[in-house]
Amino acid sequence: MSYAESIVALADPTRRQLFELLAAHPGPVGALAEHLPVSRPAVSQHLKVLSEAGLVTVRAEGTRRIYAVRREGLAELRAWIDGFWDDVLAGFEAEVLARKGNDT
Amino acid sequence: MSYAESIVALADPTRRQLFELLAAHPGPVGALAEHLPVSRPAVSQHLKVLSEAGLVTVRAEGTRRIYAVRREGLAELRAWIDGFWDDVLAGFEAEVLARKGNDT
DNA sequence: TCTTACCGTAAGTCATGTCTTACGCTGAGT
DNA sequence: ACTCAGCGTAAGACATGACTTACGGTAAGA
Repeated sequence: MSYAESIVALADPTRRQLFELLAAHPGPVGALAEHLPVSRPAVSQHLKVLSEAGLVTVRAEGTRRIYAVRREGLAELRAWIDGFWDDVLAGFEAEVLARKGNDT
Repeated sequence: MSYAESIVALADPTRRQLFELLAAHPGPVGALAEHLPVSRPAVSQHLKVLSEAGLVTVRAEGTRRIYAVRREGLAELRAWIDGFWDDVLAGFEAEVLARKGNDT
């Protein structure tokens, strides 16, 4: 739901791999687990984290749960980084101006 | 040095706070520690992680070590996320086309 | 209804990461 | 030379997180 949860979620390698799989195409838990080096329950747990971070969505299809990436979640993370980027540039500019003023 | 280290580095709240401080203006370790809820050695350790991730740079000034953000590091992280974003859009497009073809 | 596929959760283990205190090194000033 | 400020690192405590196996619950098919 927030950029903080998103970045924590994507910090884990397995979860990143899982997210990449979902970026390619949505799918049920079992199919996803086949392409990952961990057990199916582990995948479920990772999906829970990704879901709570707002990075994926679920859709029930019979007894299957089809997971897919939630683009708004990734957009939020992008926006946060871009804001950070702006801060860095502003800080850099301030440093330059200060140096010019003091004439170090 | 890689996006993976960067995202892991910024996943920690204290380290994010530290990085935000540096985004505002560079400074020595002690000064940074005063604005953080942890001890000075802890700040040193966090700075090491940020440094190894390529997110900050160091400059010696007497016995002081002036840390500053490394813009290329943040740019790398941005690039990774943007690439991810493109993948997601491509995946979405593929899904749409597949749905159109199969006419689900 | 009975079975089976599919999945989430609980419980417990084990590794990893974050913090603290203690210590040692280096450069500046007296 | 001596002292002190400023850091980095080592060592150890502690919490957190990622994984496994075991279990229970739900929907589809025979």
